[in-house]
Amino acid sequence: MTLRVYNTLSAGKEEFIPVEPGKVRMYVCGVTVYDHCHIGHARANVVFDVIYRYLRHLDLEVTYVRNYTDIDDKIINRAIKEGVPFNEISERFIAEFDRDMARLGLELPTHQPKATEHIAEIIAIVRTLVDKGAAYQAGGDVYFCVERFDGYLKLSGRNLEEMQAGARIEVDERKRHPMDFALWKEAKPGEPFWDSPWGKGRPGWHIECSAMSMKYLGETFDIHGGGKDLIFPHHENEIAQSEAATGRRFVKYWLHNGFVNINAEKMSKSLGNFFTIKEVLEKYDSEVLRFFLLSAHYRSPLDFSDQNLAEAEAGMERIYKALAGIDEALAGKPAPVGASATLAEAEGELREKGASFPERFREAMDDDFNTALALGNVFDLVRSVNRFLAEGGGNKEESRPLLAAARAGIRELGEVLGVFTSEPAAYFERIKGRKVAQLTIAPEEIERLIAERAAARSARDFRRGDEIRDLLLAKGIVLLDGPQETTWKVK
RNA sequence: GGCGGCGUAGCCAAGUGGUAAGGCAGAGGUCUGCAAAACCUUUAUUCAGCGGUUCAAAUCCGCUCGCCGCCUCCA
Repeated sequence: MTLRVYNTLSAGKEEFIPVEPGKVRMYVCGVTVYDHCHIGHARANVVFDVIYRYLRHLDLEVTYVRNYTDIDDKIINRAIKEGVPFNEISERFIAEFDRDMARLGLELPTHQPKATEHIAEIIAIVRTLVDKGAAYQAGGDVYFCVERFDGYLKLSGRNLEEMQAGARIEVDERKRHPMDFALWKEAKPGEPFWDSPWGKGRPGWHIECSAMSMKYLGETFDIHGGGKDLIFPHHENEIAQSEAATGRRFVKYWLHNGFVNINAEKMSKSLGNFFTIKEVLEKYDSEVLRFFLLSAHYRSPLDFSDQNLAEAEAGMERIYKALAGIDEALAGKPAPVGASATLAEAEGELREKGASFPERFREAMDDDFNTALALGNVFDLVRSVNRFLAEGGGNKEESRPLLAAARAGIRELGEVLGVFTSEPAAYFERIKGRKVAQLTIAPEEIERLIAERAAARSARDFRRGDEIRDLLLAKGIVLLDGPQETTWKVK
């Protein structure tokens, strides 16, 4: 099976064939650094991080570029509001972005260029477009002439007439065509600026991505990604200006991720219905958030809610418990035996599931990065593992390769998706620690009560024992009676 | 108004022609002094509705209803 990807340009899945065999060049639109990132940004970045990892997993040599838009109206507006230079705003939020992405466990892209560090390249492209007659100067601005580019709107599947009919903004009368867009914007008094052949100004929004992507990846590259909301106008305009400048195909595969919704509505700054990554990570583990974001196909909408995150956490717990069980069995820890079905049957099932798992993982990922299916397969394998362990299979020396194979399969998947990468014990500690912080009872008090209960139980005073358990349960503590000792967890 | 997408069990979700993965929640059982966890069984004759094509449709076509997105900055 070969990798197939959904290409927005053709509106269908296509076999992925890199421009240069064995190598992949991909560019993903980063963020405009004027505020904290929300879960929608988290999704886009996690999704492309997984795509990046999977392509490398396929032994492709990947060059991954993700930019920072560090000059634009919103940054300038915030700078004016705070009375600071614009770059103080952009630098602050670049640092915030980097921190968020690191916490989400993202790999670093090969290059992370900033628009302001590529002004010369931007000016060069704009000059080329003007020279070719695809752009024109109007005062201190330079506009791209959409009528001079035949393929305009080929990505979003619209046409110019319809767009004008639905236009909701006032048209600048200096534009030759209402849809013409700015490549270069004249600086207003007090705004940051760079010198250019057209006077002091700054780049328009779209041109920076053309300049940076082509600088690091060449005039034609494989993958260009971003959120669905970038299809029009951003990516459409990138295609127009890039292809008009080079005369070549700009991008082979356009990939777009779906939105994160709140109550079925798009999470966005303008609607104000967003949660920042920072806020969510205060309540949930970053691995849980990643798992949640990958639990639906990347092109589908994903509804963000407390219940959905809690379910993701419950699912993660199930998987980590199974991993812990495997590790204990492999370490030779004897497991209790107690079963209804036969061990041989469970062993056969585990052998089959474990053997087919890597292949099923590849098939899922090869089908347009179907992480939801891949994670479903993990649960399937986990059930076989649990069953096998529950039947006492972990006690058999000769059955260890089966468990090791399952462990290896999940580890392989985990490395690509960036989940299940912790030691199970470390994961449970993290989750517990986070919850303990919210308790109204001190851990020392819990331990004291557990000791009292142990004494009561050994005296067969179950009544007092149950009393203590109920008391702790009321405070959100669940007691787990093991063969040797009683441990606890937060409900 | 134009263009596009979605509607699968109580909830989340995979499945784009071959007879409904998986998770969460729920119910019953095994285990346990009682619990928890784990395991077993169980929960959609059916995929928004109505027609059509086909030996066969959740999957293709048409219509209807509902929801959402883009058309303005947006991941």
